[in-house]
This record gives sequence, structure tokens and C-alpha cells, in this order.
Amino acid sequence: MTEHHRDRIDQSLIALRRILRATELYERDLAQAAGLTSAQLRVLQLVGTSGSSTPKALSSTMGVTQATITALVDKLVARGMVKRVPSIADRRQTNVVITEEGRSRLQDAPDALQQRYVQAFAKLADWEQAQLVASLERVAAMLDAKDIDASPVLTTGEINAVRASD
Amino acid sequence: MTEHHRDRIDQSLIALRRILRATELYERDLAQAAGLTSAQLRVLQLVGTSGSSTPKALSSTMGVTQATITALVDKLVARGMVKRVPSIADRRQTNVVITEEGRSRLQDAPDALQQRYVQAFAKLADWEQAQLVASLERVAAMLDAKDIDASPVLTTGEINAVRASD
DNA sequence: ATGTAATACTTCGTTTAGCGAACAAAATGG
DNA sequence: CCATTTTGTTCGCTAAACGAAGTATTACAT
Repeated sequence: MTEHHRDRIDQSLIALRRILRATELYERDLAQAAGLTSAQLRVLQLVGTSGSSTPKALSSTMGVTQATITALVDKLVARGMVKRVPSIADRRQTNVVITEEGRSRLQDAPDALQQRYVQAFAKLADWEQAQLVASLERVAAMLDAKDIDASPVLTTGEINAVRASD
Repeated sequence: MTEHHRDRIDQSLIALRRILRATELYERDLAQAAGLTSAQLRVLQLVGTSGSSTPKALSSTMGVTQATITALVDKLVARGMVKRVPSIADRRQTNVVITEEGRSRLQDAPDALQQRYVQAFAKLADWEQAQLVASLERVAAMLDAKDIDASPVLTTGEINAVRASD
């Protein structure tokens, strides 16, 4: 592997970390401004876009256990953002439904990414936008591929081997 | 704003969310495999790359309060990963220094992004790598610009106005 | 030089997020 | 009809994070 390849890996990792960090920090500020925590806001947004969802679905979408969802929904229920409606089709299930109060709160608390991103994106030239979308989708595919490697933890040695593999 | 512009914004936001989610989920798994929590690992990595850092610096880099850093450093000290060394130049300051134990732990716990990313990145064609780096750096600049907008919270109306602004 | 302000860090008490284990209720498949 | 699986909740616990208050230490203004 040549030097500029290694440089590019480092550069893109640094850029990705900046993206992660900026979003994370901003998400906290935003949720606080909306009077919710970021985890609660994420749940509210998920319920809001679909109109209704089950704890099981929320759990797998967010990547947390159902027990955690129960606690988050409890808090949103206590604040009147959301209500639990027993499912008729399957009586094990509970539908988490957004309320009017919840909807209007969502209006005041737009998505963290949207706020930062949309304004800047609109300023880019057409070809830049197209390229950006293509690149982001490629990175996303790279990262959330379910089977990048069977082993959950790669040792440093293996990583260096990959990096040296040309 | 034409339809395909709006589509592109949506597509890129979706891609960014996939990136964020994949990294977040993976970070948890990885830290657990390394016997540390992800917050502790982040501190250890920061201290490890610079060799030594102050709580104040860690605090602003990570975007948390100093009280939080104190607690995290306490835990790393208890596990012998890191030690506190009083600063000589400024006696208010404490240097957090990585130990041998900490270094070797870092070897076993590579960065969450690295693991997922490096393998896939190496497989891309040269021109794709170059384009990816350029795009990622552009997004990062867009997101962590300190002055995207003076107002901390943008209302939905304003966002829609931006999206309709051409 | 001396008093005041700012900085660096810690301690303490509290809230939130998240997990695993144990459980009840309902659905599914023999 | 019975065993198994799925769905959701409760409980007890750990970790992360915050703000407020407190202690040193340094910087600054007069």
C-alpha cells in the first residue's frame, strides 16, 4: 500500500470522526432546547414519522433492548407526548402512538442532522451534491454491512495486514 | 428547489444516519469486547495518541464537562490504564498520562471506525478513494462549522424556507 | 502588592440510559 | 392440548453526565 493510500484512510477516518462528534454534540444541545433528552427525542421522531410503532420495532431500530424502550416510552407518556394503545390484531403487542402534544413538540425540535446539514447542502453546486450523495451512500454501505468480517474484534495485527495489503 | 435536489438531501441525510447508527452500535460491542466502556475507551484513545493530556483538554475535545472527565479518569486510574501527574508549569493542572498497561490495552481495542472502515476502504479503486475523502471532508466542514447559523434552534418553518430557496 | 477575578480540578447529589434476569400474557406449531 | 416462542414489563444494578459548590492556583487591575 502506497503512502497516499494510507494518508487517505487517515484523512477519511478523521473526517468521519468530525462528523460523528459534531452531530453528537449538536444533538445534545438541540434535545435540551426542546426540553427532551436525545434518546427520548429519537423515540419521538421514530413514532412521529410512522405515526405509530411497537416497542419491539423501536428496540431493533435503535439497537437497544426492549427494557430500555419501556423506560423511554414511560417518560414520553408521562409528558403526554405519546400514548400506549393495545394492539387488536396481536394482543401481546402495544402500539405507541404520538399525541397532538407530541406532534407539536416535534415541530419545535427538528432533526439534529437536518438543521446543520440542509442549509449548507443547498449552497453546493449541482455536481457536488450528486457526488456527495454517492459517496455517503457508499460509506454507509461499507459501515453497516452485516458481514464485513465474521470476527467481532479484529486485532491490530490484522488491521495492519489489511492496510499493507497492496 | 427542484425535486431531485430535495431527493438528494433526503438521500444524504438517510446515509448519514446509517453511518451514525452503525458506528454507535458497533462502538458499544467493541468497547464491551475490550472490557471497557465506550466513553472510557474514547478517553484512553485521546490520552494514548497525545501521550498525555489534561482534564480540561479532554473535556472540550469530548464535549462533556470536567466533572464527567474526572469520573472517567478515576475509573481508568483504578484499572491502571492511566495515571495522574501534577503539572509543574501550572500547578492547577493535572496531566493524565497513559501507562504501559493502557498502551497494551489500546493495541487490543482498535478504534471502532477503523475496524469497519479500513478493510472496505482498501478495496475501493483509487479514484473512488480520492473522491470519498474529498466528500467526507466537505461534509465534516459543513457539520462542524462553528457558525452555520447564529440561532441555536432553527424552526421547521425556517428549514423549509431553506429547502425551498431555489 | 494586594485584593479580585478567572481557571483547573474535584466532590457530591441527582437524573438518564442501558443492560440482564425473571416474569406474565398471548400466539404458534406440533 | 401442550411446549415453545414472542412481546412487553418490572426490578436491580452500573455507567455517564450534569450542575452546584468548594479548593487551589494563576492572572490581572489598580
